[in-house]
This record gives sequence, C-alpha cells and structure tokens, in this order.
Amino acid sequence: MTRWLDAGEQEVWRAFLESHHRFFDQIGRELNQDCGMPHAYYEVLVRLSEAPGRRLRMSELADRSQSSRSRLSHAVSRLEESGWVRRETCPSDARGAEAVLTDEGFAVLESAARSHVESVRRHLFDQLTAGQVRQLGEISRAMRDHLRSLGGC
Amino acid sequence: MTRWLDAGEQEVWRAFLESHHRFFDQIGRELNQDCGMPHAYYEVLVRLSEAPGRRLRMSELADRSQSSRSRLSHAVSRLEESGWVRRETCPSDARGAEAVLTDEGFAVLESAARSHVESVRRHLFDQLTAGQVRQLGEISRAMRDHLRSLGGC
DNA sequence: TACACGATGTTGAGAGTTCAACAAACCGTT
DNA sequence: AACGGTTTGTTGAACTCTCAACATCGTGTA
Repeated sequence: MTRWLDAGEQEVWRAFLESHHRFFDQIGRELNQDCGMPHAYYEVLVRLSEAPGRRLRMSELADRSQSSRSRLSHAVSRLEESGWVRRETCPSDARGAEAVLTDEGFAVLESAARSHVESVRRHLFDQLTAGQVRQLGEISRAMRDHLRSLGGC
Repeated sequence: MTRWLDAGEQEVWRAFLESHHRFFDQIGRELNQDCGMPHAYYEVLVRLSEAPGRRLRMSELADRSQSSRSRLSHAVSRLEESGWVRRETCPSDARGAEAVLTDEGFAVLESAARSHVESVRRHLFDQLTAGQVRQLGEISRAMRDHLRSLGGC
C-alpha cells in the first residue's frame, strides 16, 4: 500500500528538491569558477587540513568526506596531479596509503575557503532568520542520524 | 573581509551538508536499483507526465526539471533508447523539438513513483515532526525564491 | 604454519554531467 | 528582402561518479 504524499507534503517536497538543486548547483559553480575544483574535492582538502599532520588514511578520509573509497581514490589521483595532495605508504599497515596535504594544497584551500564561505553565507544563512537556522540544524541532524543508521558510506 | 561562520553556524552547515549527501545518495540509489534510472531522469518523466498531452518543448522541460539544455538533450537521447520518450518536431517553430512521454514510459513512471515516494517518506517525512515539516517548507521556499532570483537554469 | 575470511585501496569500463562551440531558425530593424 | 542579434537545441570532449572486479595484506582459527 503506497503512502502517497498529500498536497502539503507535495509542496514541501518540491520546494525542498528545487532549493537543494539550485543551492548546490550555485555553490558548486562558484567554487569551480573561483578555484577550479568540484565541491567533493574541496571537502577532501578540508578534512585533510583538519587532521593532525594534515594527513589521513584513505579509508578514514573517505568516511570523513562522505565519499566512497573508489571515488576518493580517483579524487586523490587528480589532486596529486594538481600538486595539492600526495600519497605516502602507511608504515603500520602495508596495505594502507595515507593522503597528505601539501603546502601548495593548503594555500589553495585557504583562498578557496574565503570565497566558499562567502557563497554559503549569501545563499543560505543570509536568507534565513536565526530561528530558521536553528530549525534547519535540528532537521538536518534528525535526517543525518537516521541516514547514518543505515550504514552507508 | 570574510564573514566566517561561528561555531553554531559551522555545526548547522556540516549537518546540512552531511544530511543532504546521505539523503540524495540514498534516494538515488534506491531509485536506480528499483527502476534503473537516475533521479534526474525520473524528474524528466514526472514533468512530462504532468504536461497536457504528456509533451513539452525541450527548453520548457529543461526549466521544469531543473536541468540545463545540454543535460536534457543527453538525457532525452538516453530515454529515447529506452523507449520511454520520443522526440517530435515542433509544428510552430522549426527550431523546436518536443519530447513526448510514451505509453511505456508512463507505465515505467507509475511503478517507479511507488517505490520513490516510499523512499522519500521513509528518509524524510517519517524522520520529522509535523512542525519540522512546516519549517522545512518555509526554509526551502526562502532559499528557492532567493536562488530563482539569480536567474540560473 | 596454513587457511579462510575480512579489510584496504586501486583500476577500468560504463554512465552522467559540464562546458564551449556550433548549426539552424526566429525576430526586429532597416 | 536583407541584415545582425537572439533563441533553440545538439554535439563532442573532458571530467566526475558508480559499480564490479581485483590484488594485496591483516586477522583469527585450527
């Protein structure tokens, strides 16, 4: 028995869908124009920059950047060609590989972060009241916790 | 002068980002497993099914399905190969092309819609209170209206 | 030690998206 | 009618992502 959406739910769903499409399109386009990098790659650099020694095991980095192992492997290959990340073999585990953020990568990230934060503020936080921001936080956490429990990524 | 995010905003932003990633990954994966179709293509079929005569000009269809003209052109080519959509030349405008939903396409859409709605309900509406759904609607509309004013897509 | 099982990371092929370039047809003006 | 500028839709190349297959190495067990 399909539980269809009523008219109100339909409207929420469509607004949700359109706003997300437009938002991430816009964010991604601006990031790409300013720094020639898709958002997924930016995420990788961010997570690396936050790790001690600016280095992480590939699988740990994949988890933190919401990426599959395969996707990360391709991404790091591309980031290596740009000179922003390099691979090193893991001393404690011969299977392992570590991704290390280079100085050049850190510099690129610093400049990318400025314009990116500006985008996020313009298109998200500036459009909402303080109460809506709080609500959005709770809504996002509820969805996130549910989806984490499905054990993806 | 970069307006950085404070700690609270950071947390909202990260939860928003992660929930978005996980949600659309999940929705897309389920849709793909059930009906061998990415979400963008599903959107195309939906918009066509809602149009009078189940047909639309390509550019109109692109607007309604949040797609670029190029993307839609590729998408319709693929949907044509599946036999779910066909192209017809536009009588009033010799440049134009119309996309028409075939009977087979309509049947596929009907069955896809069942499982897709179920996904959306499970991963979105079932996770939120009625108040949160209302809030999400207002938040989404605010973002959508702002982003529409930028004139993309 | 030897074996099965699980985890890590990479690879290649196929599919989807983006971007710029392009042909064709419409529109307004002269 | 002819011209320039605009709109429509397509194309091909480059890029990213997904998925399955794979080689490699760790871990527990007999």
